[in-house]
Amino acid sequence: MSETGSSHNVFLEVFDGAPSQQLDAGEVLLNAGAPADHVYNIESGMLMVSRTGGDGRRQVLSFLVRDNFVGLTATDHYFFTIEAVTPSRVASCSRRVLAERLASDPEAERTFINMLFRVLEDAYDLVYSLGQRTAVERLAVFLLYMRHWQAISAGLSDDADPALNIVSLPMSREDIADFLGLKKETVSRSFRQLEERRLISRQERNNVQVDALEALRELAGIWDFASPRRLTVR
Amino acid sequence: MSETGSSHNVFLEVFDGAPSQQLDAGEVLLNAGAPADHVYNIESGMLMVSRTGGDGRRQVLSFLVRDNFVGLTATDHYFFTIEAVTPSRVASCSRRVLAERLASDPEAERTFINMLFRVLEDAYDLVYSLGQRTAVERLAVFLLYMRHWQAISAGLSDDADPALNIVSLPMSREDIADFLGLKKETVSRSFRQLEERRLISRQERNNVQVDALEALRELAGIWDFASPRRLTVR
DNA sequence: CGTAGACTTGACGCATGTCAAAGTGCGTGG
DNA sequence: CCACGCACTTTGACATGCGTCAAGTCTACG
Repeated sequence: MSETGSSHNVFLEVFDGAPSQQLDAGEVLLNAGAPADHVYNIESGMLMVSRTGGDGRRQVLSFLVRDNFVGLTATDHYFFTIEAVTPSRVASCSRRVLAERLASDPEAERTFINMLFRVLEDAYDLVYSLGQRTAVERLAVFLLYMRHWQAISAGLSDDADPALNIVSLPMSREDIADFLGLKKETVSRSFRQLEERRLISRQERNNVQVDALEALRELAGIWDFASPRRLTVR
Repeated sequence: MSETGSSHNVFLEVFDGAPSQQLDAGEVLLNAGAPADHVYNIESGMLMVSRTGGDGRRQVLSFLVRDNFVGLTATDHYFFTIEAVTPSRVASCSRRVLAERLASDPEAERTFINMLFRVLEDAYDLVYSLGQRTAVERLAVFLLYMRHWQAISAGLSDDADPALNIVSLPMSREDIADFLGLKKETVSRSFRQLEERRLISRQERNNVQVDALEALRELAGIWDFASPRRLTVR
């Protein structure tokens, strides 16, 4: 339940030899309301899952990177939209094939259930942020969250490596805002506030350098992300 | 995926003959941080699941009634606290027993996975509310949500029955506030606003009558709750 | 260079939070 | 049975954080 190493993910074998497709930045993988017939595994890039209300308000539910599963639902139709943030590659697998695999392989099923729990814990983290934290705090949590993902992608332990302190943010300010329940202007101002407090410094638009990791964690109220968000087993 | 009738829930059979305990209103069933060794099924009453930050800010994650499962996590320790809102009765089952049951009964496992998906969808509903809706809208959604639960508890179809329009709210204003990401004063004012707009009227402290269901749905942006939150199969 | 889109900054307004006081219901003990 | 006290809720006056709207700046790309 806590390895971040190079172990193989049994249950992802459903994607072995599965067809994969390339997505351009901004390209939509699937739209809310479409029949939910496939699930996907991210091979590279970053995807964004979001939900838009009848009046156009949009809530981003998650940003996902390599080795994450997307398109999961028990409903007949997707209730979210998935689009690529950066150019991405995803492997697809029909729900039927996944269901058969889960039915026939108890270990795969256990891994699947564990993954669902992690997704659920992520959702509750977001609930806590949106319900209880201020704008700057939410941004601090978000930066740590992105940094954490980068660490896992790079196969590095979460801490200490200075290379991890350059956090890349490929999504737009508006995407961040819609994830954090804020407006893009507030996101901008919160970045500046973190900069003025000397917790971060900005280099390019889509890069932030973390200058004071401990202080950032203090502000966010987070010292470690409990579970690896990667789908590994054993 | 949409029956609300009296069908039997296969997977709850793990609780057949399981020991059950009575909880007083306000009594804590389990605390965040304790070893996560049991899961529970609610037989009667209402429980509240919450998460409290190091600085005391509390986010209520859900209110749950009869036939709901609580205490589920993949982590070794609970990361939430569960307490009784009203006097309640819960049946308990060790995680080991549940795991064995799931391992040996594919249908139970499928039902379990479906239930996890519903919990996840609920969490995302809450994310949308907290991130995108105003105070009054959140309260409107909350009232519809409570009404929906009552309907299911009573075995009635969601709509039309006038008895359903008396919505009972056994939790405190502060509990509602912590669920909706607001302060209790704001909850009070939002109730008054709904009353002034003639969408509801208040009788006792813990009861609200819905006078204009359609208008309330319009305000909330919700016309039906997609999935029954009850753990039924078939 | 020049234009377009994304981001930042500033001035201002409003929704929600904060703090304090008054109202309401309820249980306890006289 | 009444009176008191306590906890919860409501209401009011005021503060503030975030949203809105509108300039302004930056960068990429033609």
